[in-house]
Amino acid sequence: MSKTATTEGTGRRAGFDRADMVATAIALVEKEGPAALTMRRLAAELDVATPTVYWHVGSRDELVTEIIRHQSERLATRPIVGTTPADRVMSAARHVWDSALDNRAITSLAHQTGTTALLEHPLEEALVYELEAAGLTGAAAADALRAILATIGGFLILALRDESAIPEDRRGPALWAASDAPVAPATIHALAAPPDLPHLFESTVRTVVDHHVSNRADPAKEPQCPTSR
Amino acid sequence: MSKTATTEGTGRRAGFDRADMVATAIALVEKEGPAALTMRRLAAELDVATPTVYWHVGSRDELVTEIIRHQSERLATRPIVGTTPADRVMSAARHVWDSALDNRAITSLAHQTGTTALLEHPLEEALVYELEAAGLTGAAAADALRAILATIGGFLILALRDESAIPEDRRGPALWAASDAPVAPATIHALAAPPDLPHLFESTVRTVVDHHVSNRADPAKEPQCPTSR
DNA sequence: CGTCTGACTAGAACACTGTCATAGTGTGGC
DNA sequence: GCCACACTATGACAGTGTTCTAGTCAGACG
Repeated sequence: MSKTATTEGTGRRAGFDRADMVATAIALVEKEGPAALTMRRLAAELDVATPTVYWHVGSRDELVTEIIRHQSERLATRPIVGTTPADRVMSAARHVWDSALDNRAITSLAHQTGTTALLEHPLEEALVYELEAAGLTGAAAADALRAILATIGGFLILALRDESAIPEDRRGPALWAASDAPVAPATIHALAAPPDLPHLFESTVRTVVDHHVSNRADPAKEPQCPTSR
Repeated sequence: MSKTATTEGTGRRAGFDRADMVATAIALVEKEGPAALTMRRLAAELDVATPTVYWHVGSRDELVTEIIRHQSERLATRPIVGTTPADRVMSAARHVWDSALDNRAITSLAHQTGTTALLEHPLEEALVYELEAAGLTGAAAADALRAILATIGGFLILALRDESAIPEDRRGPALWAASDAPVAPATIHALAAPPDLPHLFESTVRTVVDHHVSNRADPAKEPQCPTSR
């Protein structure tokens, strides 16, 4: 650690700056999980006393916000593929899912602190861009975006949950194995096994996407699945 | 407060049991939110010292589990309405949503401690029962249940989030208002307004339900929304 | 009646957490 | 040489979950 002081301009003392705090915090979270992000722990990682971190960064909340903001810029660009509008929307949706799984720790941190919207905003911009390219604007685009994001979020809380932190008898499969509900044995058996989340994500989000954007490439289209109202 | 001890007047032996701890804890959480559930706070509520709570209840984790288990039994029975299988599945899904909104505090507590599956299990049983009545068994029923639950969960994290705890500039609407993405003004405007979650929940979950269970009440009805694959 | 056992309770403490007030240090500019 | 400012350390406060120790009580047994 201990980057040598730059002493450029007003860089007086053997100097860390705000960016160093954020970078070290990100590394710490990625290496040991969100729970390891403690002000004292971060200070120790930088070989510095606790108030130094506060001097640079203000508070834990500000630090987390900065981490998320910084990470948000990192995951900006992933190429969107597909020829039909629905395929391209689906591709953008998959980016949200993939980048959350690629950065589990930081995504969990954002979730705990209620900054998910901040973290995923660039990916959401790409998503809403594709939605507009698919012909949706205004409230229709907003509704589609939110429905898709909510669905992704639902799968993410399942995928990001640390199952090992939950006692075995409190987990879903065990509950179904012990359940005496009037349910077919084959169903119980299927419920007692861990789910295939990626596959389920794909088909469910696809369904929601298709519900909002008609998936034909040329404009000679009629509504094939009327919305309920 | 302070249920009079079995032997009154002495003041040494308070005469509480495990059930009293759980009941008081539930009342506390419902009145002041999950964050108020502190071992010391609960002890104070019972007019007792902290270790007494531990003697009865083991640990905070055990206490929470007991709370969830107790609450789980409470919300067991809500009548399922509807004539078509899809309507009945939808009704069961709405019960999960409604009961979570009716008990925001405890649902949040369950979410934070990873015991959501435990809390909602009876409602999930009703849901899977209706799925089987709609003709799904085994892996098909399990997939449908999980897809529906994930979707509900996604909307719940939006509906249960305490927006007031998040600084205004970190919230979704503000981000869109300040965004310079290549997006139509009408869309930006729609995104800057708070969403109508109940309506969005209804239409999205309905879509997922329809994707899994064919919604024909009698066989003389053609599929009106073919699934994409 | 006395004594003993087991159910229960209180006080104080440990190791943490985020946060801050105080009291310094070193370094560049004058 | 000296000053002001940027930065850092020490130590503390209030809060958390948890546990050790030392009891006090109610009732069973002799």
